[in-house]
Amino acid sequence: MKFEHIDSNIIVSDLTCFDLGLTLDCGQAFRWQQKGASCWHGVAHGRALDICQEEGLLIFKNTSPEDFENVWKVYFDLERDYEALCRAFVLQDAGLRAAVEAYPGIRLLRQEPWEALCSFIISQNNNIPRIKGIIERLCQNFGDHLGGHDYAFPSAQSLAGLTVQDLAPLRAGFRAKYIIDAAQKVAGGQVLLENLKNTESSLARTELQKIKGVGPKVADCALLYGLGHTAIVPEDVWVKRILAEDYPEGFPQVEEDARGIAQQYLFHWKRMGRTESAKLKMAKGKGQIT
DNA sequence: GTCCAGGATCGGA
DNA sequence: TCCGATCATGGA
Repeated sequence: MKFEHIDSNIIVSDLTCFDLGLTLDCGQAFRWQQKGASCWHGVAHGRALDICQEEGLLIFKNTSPEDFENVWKVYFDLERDYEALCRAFVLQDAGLRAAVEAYPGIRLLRQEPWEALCSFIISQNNNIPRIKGIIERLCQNFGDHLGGHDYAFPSAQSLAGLTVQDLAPLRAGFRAKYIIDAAQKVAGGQVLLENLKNTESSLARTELQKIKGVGPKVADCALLYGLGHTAIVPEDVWVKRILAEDYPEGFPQVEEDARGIAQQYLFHWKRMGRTESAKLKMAKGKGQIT
């Protein structure tokens, strides 16, 4: 990976196997908005970012070399060799081959532990557009204002003193009490998120499940997306469908630490397949397609 | 109006 | 231990 600093932009070249839009909109992160054909705007680690992908270049706008090095290079997982990873996926399994060929360039974002945990608590029995709305209202109501329309994700400390009534504007439903319990246990030190990065996965999962509203699936999402446990495959409704319909013998054999990344490819592939066939069905029902 | 959503909890068998 | 009802809200 090569990058250079021009004006206030960081331009990354020589980057293969990276699709910005797929990575930001494949159901792993909920705070990125598309701006135009190839640009996105979002907030992570308390920093707003505009980022574009054009002609093989990745352009980080209005950021500093320090933030690029310390924050964004890690967040976008730029130093992992996805080319080798995807090459292996394609050789190892027919389903993964189809997924990688249909949607190449998905990367696993390395999100902040608390944001990932909180986001996937909100995700339970919920749909992605509505998850995004609740998280946006959470940030607008309780996150630090960063200027413009941007708000940081609120810290566990800042939420720990709130009540279910305080969270009413989020319209999060039964999940509000879970958000508060998570904030209290994280802020109070009963669950030490940072330590769980280096804790064996099943032990870390048990720790996370001390929080009300955190079961195996939400715990696994926190591990995979926020705590760097890339071997974890969270079993949501889509992964259950994948296993039932495509892998009755079990999840495909890939390198241990790549299982969670393989999951992200299969998840998106399955979800898009179902969405497309549903759209087609709708169109046929309305007589738009014969 | 109905079904369902990147599930977890609770009570009863 | 297992199973079904229930949870709040709104997208499709």
